[in-house]
Amino acid sequence: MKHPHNRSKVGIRQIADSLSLSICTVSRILNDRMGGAKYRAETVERVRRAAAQMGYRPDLVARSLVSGKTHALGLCVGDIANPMFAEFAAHFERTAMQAGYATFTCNIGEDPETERRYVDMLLARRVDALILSPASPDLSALVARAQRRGCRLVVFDRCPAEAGVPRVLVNNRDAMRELTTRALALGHQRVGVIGGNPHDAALRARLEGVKAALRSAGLAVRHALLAAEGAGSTTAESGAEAMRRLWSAPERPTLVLALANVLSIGALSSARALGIRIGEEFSFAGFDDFPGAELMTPPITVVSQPVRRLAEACVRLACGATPGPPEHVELEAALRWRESVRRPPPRTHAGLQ
Amino acid sequence: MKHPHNRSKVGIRQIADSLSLSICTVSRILNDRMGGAKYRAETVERVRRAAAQMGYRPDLVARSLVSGKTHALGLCVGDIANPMFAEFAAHFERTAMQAGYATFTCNIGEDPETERRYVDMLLARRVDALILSPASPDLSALVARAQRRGCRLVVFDRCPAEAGVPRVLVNNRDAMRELTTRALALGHQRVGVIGGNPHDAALRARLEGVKAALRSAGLAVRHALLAAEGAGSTTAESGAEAMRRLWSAPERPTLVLALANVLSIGALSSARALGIRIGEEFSFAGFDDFPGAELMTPPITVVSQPVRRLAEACVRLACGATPGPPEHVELEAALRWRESVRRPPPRTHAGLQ
DNA sequence: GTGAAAGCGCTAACAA
DNA sequence: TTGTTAGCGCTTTCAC
Repeated sequence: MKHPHNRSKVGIRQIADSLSLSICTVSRILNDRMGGAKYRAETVERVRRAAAQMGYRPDLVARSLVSGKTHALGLCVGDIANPMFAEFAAHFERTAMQAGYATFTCNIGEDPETERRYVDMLLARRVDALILSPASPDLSALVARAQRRGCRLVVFDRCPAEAGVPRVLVNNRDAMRELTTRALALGHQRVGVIGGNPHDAALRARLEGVKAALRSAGLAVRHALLAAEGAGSTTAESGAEAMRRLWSAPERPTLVLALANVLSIGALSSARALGIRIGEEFSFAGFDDFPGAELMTPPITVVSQPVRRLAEACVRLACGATPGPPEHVELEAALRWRESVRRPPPRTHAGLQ
Repeated sequence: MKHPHNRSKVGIRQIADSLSLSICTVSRILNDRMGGAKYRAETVERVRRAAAQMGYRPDLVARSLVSGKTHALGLCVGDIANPMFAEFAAHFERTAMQAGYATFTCNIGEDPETERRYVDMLLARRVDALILSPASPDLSALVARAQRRGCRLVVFDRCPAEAGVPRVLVNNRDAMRELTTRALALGHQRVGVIGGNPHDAALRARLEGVKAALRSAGLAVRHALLAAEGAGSTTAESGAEAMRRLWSAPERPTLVLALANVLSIGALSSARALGIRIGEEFSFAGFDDFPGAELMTPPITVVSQPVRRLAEACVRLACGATPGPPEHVELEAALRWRESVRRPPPRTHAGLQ
């Protein structure tokens, strides 16, 4: 009598009606989770068949309303167009999907106000967890709001240490220190650092690593370290500008370190524009790999984060069981030594300026 | 047993209670859309103040259930780790957010079955629209399902022409033809093409462009065109492999064209591994720009898509008003002529093999 | 001007 | 074994 391809939607109700059963029976059977009830195999079969035939799909919105869980995650990254974040997001999304979660991917930029708006939106949508690389240095307000809505929180990449919030990151300081130490061993005395947003905890840790290496090498930080502060924002333009400044300074660096990949890209494009030969006139290395780094002439030395494992850790902390206190994950970044760091050039044009 | 006052959640109900008003009054006032009702300015004020003070945020899940609209979009791209898609996704998400929509970003890969699962999930979540660069060559099943759920559909990038579905893409064929023509004018006679997934309509159109250019230049396609078919998938590995094959063939190409950026990256890394000098031993150009293309030695010539405008068009078609028949958008890709395409080398080692 | 009440599609506690 | 019923938090007729 009833035909499935009516224009009316097929819900649990339609199935129940067409079978003269109650919606509750249908719900329990289709969810395989009958609350202490055994249905006749025949009934089960009838329901299953009808559902399949009518092309029934549960309405996740309705389900969320009652269950209180959306099985959705809010991922907030600085900028998805950054290759590092893009790769992270890709792994994150796939892992989340495998665990049965959908992902809202959001681009925060570096503006705390934008971040606030996104977080509000995601909270209003009742995501089960919020995973973000925070733009604002102070998490407390964020934490409070998430907590109040019963939403889990995980921070990654740049993580102001905040009690109670699981962190996922790499050993920024140590990795950068290792890179610098190894470069310094080649004989560099003046190193230019290209930093970005000075409020970024990750960038700060990396800078600390550089300083530590300088000290270990017996160099005075205030003499050996040039232009530690960048133009203030972590963008390619800022990196380009910093590189230009470094090169027009009275004392040029023989080693330039960029603290993030977008800064590297900007710096390298400046270098090209200025006609400076990398590896010969100055050595260069950066934090975070990027596509094509290996294809440059010479290939660029970088510190590379285990992006995939970071992403997986985030998903796990966001969706997995939470036994004890908040768990922190710190993974090791790997040094990818390529050819852009060499001995400093002889100081033939020392007084050249 | 559910306790009504279980959680100290602030909902429309709590506000109403605390003010001894009805939830309906509160709802109407907070939504600024009172169905033909004028409330006392004082009441309005009281409600607004209470809402603000109690930190009320509407529950979007509940609202969606009744309104039937989620104000969420499902964006399915091949792979967000591809710089082109990453940039697209970034613009898309931002534009959507400005229009009041949240975005589920999904990585389909090139597997139709994965695509089906994602689409199902998004449909079950009742996204208002689905925007995808389809992996499956046949859209009809997809269209049918989306339609049945009252979900809008927009396809982009690789678009099998399907009646009734708005498309957003670039003039792949013409752009590739222009690039090839210009390169051919330099004197190339043997061009190697690195293709990817042969079912990808965009890649096919690009290949058509190459062929058209060859014909226009008076070259016989079957002699001048080498290895038109790639390894079958649009990946860097596949591009690398294709480059190796091209170079080990008896007749080497003097011009190599990659039909997608990941293929370019693969090809270039092969070239480097083989020690082939780009621009000197052979000319190279690719479709889709990528970060660092400009920084290579020499900088790589590419066809670049107006990614931002493509993304904006997708959002508009997905969320905007739909007056007449499905609208198609075709934008112009730009040729970024850099230095990797030059005159072919003199055939000194013509018989060298 | 304001409120009561009927759902949106689904789950689950409580009968029968 | 199966059904009844009460919500989830919000919007929206229609009545007062």
